[in-house]
This record gives sequence, C-alpha cells and structure tokens, in this order.
Amino acid sequence: MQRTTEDIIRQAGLRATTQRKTIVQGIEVLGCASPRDIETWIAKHGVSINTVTVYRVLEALERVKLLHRLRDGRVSLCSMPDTHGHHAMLHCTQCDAVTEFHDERICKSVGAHAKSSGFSVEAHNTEILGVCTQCA
Amino acid sequence: MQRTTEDIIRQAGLRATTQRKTIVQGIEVLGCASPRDIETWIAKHGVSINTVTVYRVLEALERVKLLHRLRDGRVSLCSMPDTHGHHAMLHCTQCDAVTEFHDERICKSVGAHAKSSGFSVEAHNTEILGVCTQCA
DNA sequence: CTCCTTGCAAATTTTTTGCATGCTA
DNA sequence: TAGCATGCAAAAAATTTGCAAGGAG
Repeated sequence: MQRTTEDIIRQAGLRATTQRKTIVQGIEVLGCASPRDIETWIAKHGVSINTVTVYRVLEALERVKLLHRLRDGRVSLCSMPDTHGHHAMLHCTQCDAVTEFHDERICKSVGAHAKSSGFSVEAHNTEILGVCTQCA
Repeated sequence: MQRTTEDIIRQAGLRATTQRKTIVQGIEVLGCASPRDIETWIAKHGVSINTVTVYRVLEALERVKLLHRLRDGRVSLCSMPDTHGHHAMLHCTQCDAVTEFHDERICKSVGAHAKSSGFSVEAHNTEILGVCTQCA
C-alpha cells in the first residue's frame, strides 16, 4: 500500500514526500475530508503535519488532478486520474465514502446540451449524495 | 423584476425582506458569486448589507433550495427550484454566467449506477465548466 | 403585536505569506 | 548538489455567535 501511494504520487509528477504519502493515505481512509479533518486524522495517528503543509499538499495534488474538490469544500481522491472526461462521484453522507465512476452516456448528454447552446466544455463532473449499502 | 424576485422568495416560504431581495438580484446579475462578491456588488450599488446578514441570507436561501453551492465555494441561483432530482449547470469561467438545465438521461445513468451498487440517491448535480457563446 | 431578521461587536476558524531549513531526485 | 518541500511565525480573510433593535406579516 505504501508502495502504491508512492507510485501514484510519482506518476503524477510530484516528489513522494512522507507528508504527501501520509495525506493521500488519510484522504483514502476518510473518504472525503476538509484540510482540518486531514490534519486531525494524521495527528491521531502518531505523526503530525503542519497546517500549512496540508494546504500546500492539497494544492499540489489538485494541480495534478489527483483529487476532487467537493461542493462542501472537502476533497476526495480521484480514483481515475488518467481517465479524461466525466467523473461522477457517489458520496455517502453517512460514512463519507466516495466511489467514483466514469460514464460515457453522461458525457454524451452533457456534450449535446453544450453543443446546442454553443458552450465549450472544459471539464465536468457529477456529485451524487446519498447513502451507501454499508450505511443503509 | 422586483415583483418577481419577491415572489420567488415568498413562494419558497421566506419573508421577502429588502436584504433578501437585493441579494437575490445581486446573484442574478453576477451569475455566481462568493459571499464577499455579493457584499461588494451591493455596496457598489448604493445600499449596504452587513456581512453577517449576507451569510445568513445565503444560508436561508440554500435551506429552501433557492441556490446552488458550487465547488469553488461560490453560489448561483437555482433556476428550477421545483424540479427535483438532477440539476446540471453550465458555468462560464469567463463571465461567471450559470445556465441550468435538467436532463433525464443523466438522471437515468446516475440511477443505473446507483442501483447496481446499492446506493440510495438523495440528490445529484453536475457542474460543467467552460466558455459560453458570449465569451468565446 | 409577534416572531423572524438584521446589525453590531467580537470571537473563532480558515487560509495565505515570507523566510530559513530540510529532504528528494 | 540543486531545487522543491516543509515548518514556524504571523498576518489576513472568512465564518460564526450572542444580543438588542428593527421590520414583515
């Protein structure tokens, strides 16, 4: 797992520092979290990462599209950073787990609407709130 | 227009105060805006509304589903508050105009995915970033 | 007239910046 | 090593809270 996290970060073109690996793992466990949530989670698990560092790491991860920013200000890991186009996220409001999927049909629908109104699409994503099987 | 803004607020079950009407009109003009943007816009247009009031009004409008919260923390008016289910927003990154539409196909796709993974959907919306005709 | 809203003051919390030091590639 | 990353201190900005006064229905 350690290995994998490191690879993910490297492949995105970033240096795999301890802090970055830890933060990615934290988000992975939390599902989705605010900068504060992440800092707190890390603090509870032995080490400790500076608040400023958390912000800067999130900024870096976002820049290389390794994470999604949700509407409530929290972030979640992008599980398919290489897949371009639409990303849809099923976000469980109970446990905060975020499951992502790619849907070609949604892309097409969005594209059709954009085209008919002359809108040029740069990015699009869908956030779905609800309750997952575990929590139901 | 004044009349309409008032009706929109009333129909949502809120008291139509001067501040609420002004804020709704501000967001309408701005397309999408942060609490600060709204306060600034209003200040530039004669009157002045307290920062705290802006926050509380946004909170109230959100509660009755009269506005959307975007991923960058800004808000936009919901142009179809009565339509339940999916809301898709075309957000122009140049002029900040937000055009909303409802798409049954997207709903179906989302529903299909949710069903297959046992996820119970409460709400979902799509945010599309790009450039509108006016700005292209 | 009653209850919801607003404004004001002030506390909190969140986010940003500059700079010296530390650590990856 | 060279250059990016982190920590620390502190500033700036955003958001929240309590309470008295104001306004809508």
